[in-house]
Amino acid sequence: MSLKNTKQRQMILAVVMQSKDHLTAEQVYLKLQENNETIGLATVYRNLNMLYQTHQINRVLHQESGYVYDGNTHPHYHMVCEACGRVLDIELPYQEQIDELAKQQCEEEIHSHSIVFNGICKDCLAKGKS
Amino acid sequence: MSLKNTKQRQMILAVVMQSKDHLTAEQVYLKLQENNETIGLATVYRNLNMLYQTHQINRVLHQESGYVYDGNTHPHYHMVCEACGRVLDIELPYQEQIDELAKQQCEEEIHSHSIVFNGICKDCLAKGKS
DNA sequence: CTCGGTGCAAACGTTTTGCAGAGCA
DNA sequence: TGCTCTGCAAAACGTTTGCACCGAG
Repeated sequence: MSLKNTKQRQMILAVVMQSKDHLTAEQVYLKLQENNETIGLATVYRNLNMLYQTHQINRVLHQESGYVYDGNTHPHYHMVCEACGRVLDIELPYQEQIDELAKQQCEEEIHSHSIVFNGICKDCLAKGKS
Repeated sequence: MSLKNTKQRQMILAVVMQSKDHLTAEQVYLKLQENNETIGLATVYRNLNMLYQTHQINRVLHQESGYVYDGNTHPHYHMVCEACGRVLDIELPYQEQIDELAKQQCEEEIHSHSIVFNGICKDCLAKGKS
């Protein structure tokens, strides 16, 4: 089950790593087409799944767009802009005390948490969409 | 645009409010069928959307099942069981200081946040699935 | 040469929509 | 009576899968 280092996989990983935004599978596919790469949409999905499962990229479930992918793999939180729908990274250290609080109040076993902030992003603020 | 108080809407709201679990639209539809109600699946979707938008019910996006609906509308957090996939309520007070932390570190406007915990629920712990 | 990867198209599950008829206000 | 809501079926959407061929190791 040794993984092969195909050109397509390299290109897909490169697109996710280089983008400052969080991209959907479709957006990754379109960026590859812009670069004159002919990669099937199914291949994009298969590789994004694989890269996620091997922890090479990060993934966030987004209310409107389905999954969005993130080249930033170190622990951090996310924010969704209520005006444009964009997903941004929030570079806050992992808040362990939240897991402690949850453990104290429930009978379940808590392993981790994720936080999604809602608000208005810098760009939309500048456009006066608040 | 005044809303009408139909029998179907009452039944759908009642099912969500009475359930201790978080139900998908499909599950709400099936519960209604068990009660010998003949309500179309599209009607269930339309009403769940409407009840959510008017803040009469709560909604969580779930990795495996799509949207799940929650009769508990007061602010609280959720946990997803890594073994059975179930969504549970975590009755922790709203952690305002997390919004403050985020505001200090980014240039965006933060309105609120939601937290999803990952772990193993009581029932699965009892079954030794940890 | 072998076995994983690719591209395409078809299938999938969930959610939305178009439309004619039903029923609340 | 108005206009919203309903039920059905069809469409839409993002994602996955089957299959034959391709190509990296």
